[in-house]
Amino acid sequence: MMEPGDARLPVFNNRDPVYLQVVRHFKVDIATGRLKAGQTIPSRRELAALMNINPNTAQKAYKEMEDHGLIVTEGNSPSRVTSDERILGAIREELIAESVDAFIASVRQIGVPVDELLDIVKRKYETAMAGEKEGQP
Amino acid sequence: MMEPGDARLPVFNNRDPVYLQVVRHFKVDIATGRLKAGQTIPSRRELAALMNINPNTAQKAYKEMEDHGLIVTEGNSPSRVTSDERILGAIREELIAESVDAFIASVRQIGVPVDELLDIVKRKYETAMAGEKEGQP
Amino acid sequence: MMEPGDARLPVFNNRDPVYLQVVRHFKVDIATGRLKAGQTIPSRRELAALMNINPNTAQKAYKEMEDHGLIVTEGNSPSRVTSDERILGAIREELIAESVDAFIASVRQIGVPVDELLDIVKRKYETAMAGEKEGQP
Amino acid sequence: MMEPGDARLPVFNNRDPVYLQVVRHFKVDIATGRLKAGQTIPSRRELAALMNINPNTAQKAYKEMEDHGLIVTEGNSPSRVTSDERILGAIREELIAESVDAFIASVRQIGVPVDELLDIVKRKYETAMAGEKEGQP
DNA sequence: GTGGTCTAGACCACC
DNA sequence: GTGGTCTAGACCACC
Repeated sequence: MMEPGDARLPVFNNRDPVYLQVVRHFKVDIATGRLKAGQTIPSRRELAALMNINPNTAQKAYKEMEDHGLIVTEGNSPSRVTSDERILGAIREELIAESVDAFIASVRQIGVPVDELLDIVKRKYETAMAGEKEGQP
Repeated sequence: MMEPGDARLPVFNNRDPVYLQVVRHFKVDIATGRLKAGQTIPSRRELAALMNINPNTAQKAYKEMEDHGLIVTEGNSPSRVTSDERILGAIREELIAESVDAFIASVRQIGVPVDELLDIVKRKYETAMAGEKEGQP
Repeated sequence: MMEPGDARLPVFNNRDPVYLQVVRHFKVDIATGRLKAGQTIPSRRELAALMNINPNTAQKAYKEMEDHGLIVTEGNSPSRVTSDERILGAIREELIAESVDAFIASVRQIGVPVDELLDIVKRKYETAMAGEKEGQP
Repeated sequence: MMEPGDARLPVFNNRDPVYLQVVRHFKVDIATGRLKAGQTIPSRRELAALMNINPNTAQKAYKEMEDHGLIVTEGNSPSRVTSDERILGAIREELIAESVDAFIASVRQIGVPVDELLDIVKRKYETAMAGEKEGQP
């Protein structure tokens, strides 16, 4: 059963631990502005239900985000996205850097000339983002 | 113990099956011209020793490559890279496409503008390839 | 202990690898209509138990069938016979051609006249197929 | 190194023991008239050299043929093809029957209608025998 | 030495 | 339960 809101949820892959994929999910939401400074986020239990993961995994993800200053939790009130703009501002670049680094690690051995590589990325990326706006993201 | 010459050996990652990483290793060697049409490749046992994997895993990788026409094996003589230029020519583009597709899948959700993305890739890629020429890539 | 229903199980011969004999077994079942497009087939473990072979050998046979598009496997659901009618339609002719080619390879050196050969095949085949309908084929 | 006379030698397959393949080789020569009643055949050593097999294997093959009355050896004179016409006459049919039986065993499970099967055999056989007369047998 | 098959058994992720 | 990978180790034929 897919809930309406599930559409945006990350499709879990096999490599990274689930709790880190959850963290990444929040980072993406912050980087794209879907989640803003100070905004409340679901409780551990709610998130576990929403994402169909174990509450312990949700807890672990929130712990990770708290340790890195991404979210703050005061007493019994719901956790909130930090208001520290330095942290928030860094997330987007951090996400991009991660992806780019992994990408480069995988192509560097092939020795593709920069221009050719950029051409291919450009073409494929524009195709992908064009499709984004329509039906299947 | 890693010998000096081992630098080119694949550093196994955790995601893909080892036998497919071995296949990719050969594809990269072909794409870069280190392995040429008709050239012999190590025996299953040799490769297993070289890469420190089980002979069966080496066999599985070779079987995969044979099924895909990448290598040919006649009787008991050592396997060779195919001489089919159509197949060989496609490998490089296939490798690049794979990496680019994975990259785009990971960044598309962030919604980075094309130009910004290309700038970042360009800068990081050139840095990486510059470092390539010196000691440890 | 052979159960009654086991009659259809392949009697392994010594020449072909077991995993290919398993593949042939499935091809025959498809060619004769006992297995139809989209139908599920036993799990690797079940087949291994049924045919008294190692699960790895069953896996190897299924991999072979998957690589050749005979069966499809999605996630963890049981594998199914492909629904690609082009592939299915070719199996019967492929099986027949294989047998006929091997036959001809073995008789060609004897130099039997065509008519004589056809007579013998006809007589023996009809006898065999007649016996088929009764108890032990 | 291929000797001139090797061209007609059987290409060994993997299934049957070599000595039985040697026996079959002689049977084919008798069935086709290349070897006639009473004709002398090579010594064990000669045959071993000719066929590039172990002398013991040649000896085993001759023993087999002697046991079945195909050849006769008296004292130190070279072995000869038997002159027993009953035996000689049966060889051809025996060879054909073997091949046909194996063929039928492999196609019977597919349930091909007789006429279709005969058509295919006829067509392929005639093609094969036509090719026989030219270059590659 | 070469390629290749097979078994036994451990493991993994996903359900 | 499902599919899938990997290792260790025995074997086989051909050379």
